[in-house]
Amino acid sequence: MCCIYIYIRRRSYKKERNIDQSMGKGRAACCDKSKVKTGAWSCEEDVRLTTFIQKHGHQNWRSLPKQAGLLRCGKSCRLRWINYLRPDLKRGNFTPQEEDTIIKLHQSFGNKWSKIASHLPGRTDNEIKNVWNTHLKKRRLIHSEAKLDDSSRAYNSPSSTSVLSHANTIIHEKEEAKRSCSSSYNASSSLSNLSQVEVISSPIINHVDMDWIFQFNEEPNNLELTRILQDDGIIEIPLECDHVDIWDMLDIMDSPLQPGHE
DNA sequence: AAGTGTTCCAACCGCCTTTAG
DNA sequence: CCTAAAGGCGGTTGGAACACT
Repeated sequence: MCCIYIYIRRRSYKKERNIDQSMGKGRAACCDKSKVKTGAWSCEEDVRLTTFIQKHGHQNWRSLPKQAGLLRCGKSCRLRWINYLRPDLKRGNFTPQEEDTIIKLHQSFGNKWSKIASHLPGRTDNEIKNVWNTHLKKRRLIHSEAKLDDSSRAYNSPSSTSVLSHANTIIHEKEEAKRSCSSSYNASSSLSNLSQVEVISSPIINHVDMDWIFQFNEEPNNLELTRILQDDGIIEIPLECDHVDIWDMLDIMDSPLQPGHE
């Protein structure tokens, strides 16, 4: 039997409960968005920021934009400096050695990008996060698949279908379904969060912070979904899309946990 | 050459942690 | 010790660049 475990992160409590942040509850915005510039930085802004920091340093990011004559939020200035303007930054593509280091560090730290970045001088957490999400994640998947193929051969498994190629098929099918309802699909729908659904190669649970766990079991001509209840509790699946999406699928295929499922 | 789809990354958002008063 | 402000971090996204038809 091939199993695909899908770990779904619950959205943050405040988002989930729609807690109002503007009425004195929660935090106020860091700055008045209507009075600051957003979007790409111009050369002139870069020069202003660099010159100011080289002269005066950056003791207080909040007051810095005003002092430097920039119409930017302090956070935005900090980010621009750290991720782009800092003189000690390395430019250019990641070397294979750097990529290997990232993969190794990710195994021990997980998505702690700043921790990983601290081991790679001249690289930023944002940069590492991007390179992970765009290249290394895929590469790791391919490696896992190759490993699984090897091990399935070694065990002389009756099923030659690898877990991951099956996972890829399902992901592909879901992408197709997503496209088919794309006319009404929007970026905030739950479907768009397919990227948040992480399919891992091993049934061993190594992501302790996952909230919900679903398991797809491959049966001949049938894809059965078993929901595993984590805390002996009832899970509410937020249905945010009226069309065929993963939540609908989960809802339709929902069944009590059946004993004996691997 | 034009239209469409995909990839990539800089920047933003919002939450959590740290720090100062 | 408490509170609010600031800093730091990780997830997400908009849009430019590139690839494909």
